[in-house]
Amino acid sequence: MRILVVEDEADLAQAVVDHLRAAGHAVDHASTLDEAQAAVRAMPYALILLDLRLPDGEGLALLRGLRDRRDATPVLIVTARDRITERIAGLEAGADDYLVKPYDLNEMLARINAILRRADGTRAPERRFGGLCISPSARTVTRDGAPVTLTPREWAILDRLSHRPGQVVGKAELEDAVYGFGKEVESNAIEAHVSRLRAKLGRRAVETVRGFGYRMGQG
Amino acid sequence: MRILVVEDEADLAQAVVDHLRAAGHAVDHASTLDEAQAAVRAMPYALILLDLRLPDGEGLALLRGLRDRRDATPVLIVTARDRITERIAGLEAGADDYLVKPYDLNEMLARINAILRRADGTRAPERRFGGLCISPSARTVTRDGAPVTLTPREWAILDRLSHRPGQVVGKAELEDAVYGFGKEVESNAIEAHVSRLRAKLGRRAVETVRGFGYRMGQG
DNA sequence: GGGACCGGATGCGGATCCTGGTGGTCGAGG
DNA sequence: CCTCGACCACCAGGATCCGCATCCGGTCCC
Repeated sequence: MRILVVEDEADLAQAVVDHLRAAGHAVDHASTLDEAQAAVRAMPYALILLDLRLPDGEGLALLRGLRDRRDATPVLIVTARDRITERIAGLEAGADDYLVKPYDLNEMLARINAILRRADGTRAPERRFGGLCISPSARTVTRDGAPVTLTPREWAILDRLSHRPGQVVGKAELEDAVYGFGKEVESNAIEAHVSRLRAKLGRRAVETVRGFGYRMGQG
Repeated sequence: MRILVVEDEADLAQAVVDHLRAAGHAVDHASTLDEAQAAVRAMPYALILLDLRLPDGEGLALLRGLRDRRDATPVLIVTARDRITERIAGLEAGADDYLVKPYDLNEMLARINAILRRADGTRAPERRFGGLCISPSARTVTRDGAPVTLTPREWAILDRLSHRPGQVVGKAELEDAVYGFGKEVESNAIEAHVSRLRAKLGRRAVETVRGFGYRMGQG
């Protein structure tokens, strides 16, 4: 598993990298935000360990950039002990977990392994629904062979719906998928996106379950 | 959703309980390991918030007991910041997530909601009654293999009835299940919905117990 | 500055729900 | 066995709620 460690303190970074390598991972190291941005563009990582305080900017920018591109690479953020709001912001921006400095290397490894296991289980090669073909890894959708371009939000919703074929997905759960945890949105944003999705994928691609949510595929 | 909060610090426990109740959950509180053990034996919980340091023992014992009994109730453990090995042990013992003291109540709520939604989809034993098959996770019902579509109220009633096969469920209890608690409806709304249910599921799906309520399955 | 995207607002159409009424069923007591 | 009262099933109409499509202003990135 290839892991990117974004950390500016040299000593800590070295220790982390060594520890991860000892555990059998392929590890790259970036000590600035710029380096990290370049690295994630150059190569897909199985996981990113991200310190939020960097000499040339906020680590959150990297995370947001990923998620805006619907890149679901697992991210484990690292914050200082007293930065609670930063931590929450990180989780809301799509981080998978966080570590509080200073952290124990074994705990770090345990958390990383847990996240990798989780991600591995959910990694499905390709999902088909009638004429639709959804490939999560490539983040592409084709309809009867023709490619369909989706916006980030649209993709997030489709991804969540297609993840459990035949099962009804509540609107609250979809909001979690599109926005961060805990965000309360009082609007019909989800409905609007579903409407747009249907316009692109065909009216019958997504089934409405009145009073509950939505569903893909015959249950 | 019924939640058990296991926490011995009175002030913190009160704050947590209040916050969860404000979010619409039914909350029980245990301040010792003994109380907690008794509670989980007495009643099924949707989630347990478990402080690992308790006056009369380790919270981990409770978690291990659950998992030994193949009880998959989601558990969110709470540890002190410096108790790293304890945290790891908790995750390995089958905890679903952890919080580090002191934690932000909104973060707690966000994580709890995420876990509950995740568990709701996966922990889904389907229930069978003759030709009927009810699967709560997919929110679907099939009758002799054919899918049946239910409205929200109908589903709420069927869900409640099928929870306790063979037992009579009072009409007042059904009203609580369909509407919020305390809402009094002076009508035969429940009877009307049961009537519709019977039309969809077969006349004998729901049995009337005159003067008390309704029952599913063999009494 | 332009375009894409997002999310809030609005009005419509339809599914769903409550309610009242009517007729049927049950059970106890005479 | 019959009567009576209580309870229940089912139907139909109007009121309500929900989801859909669409428009529009704001924002971010190019």
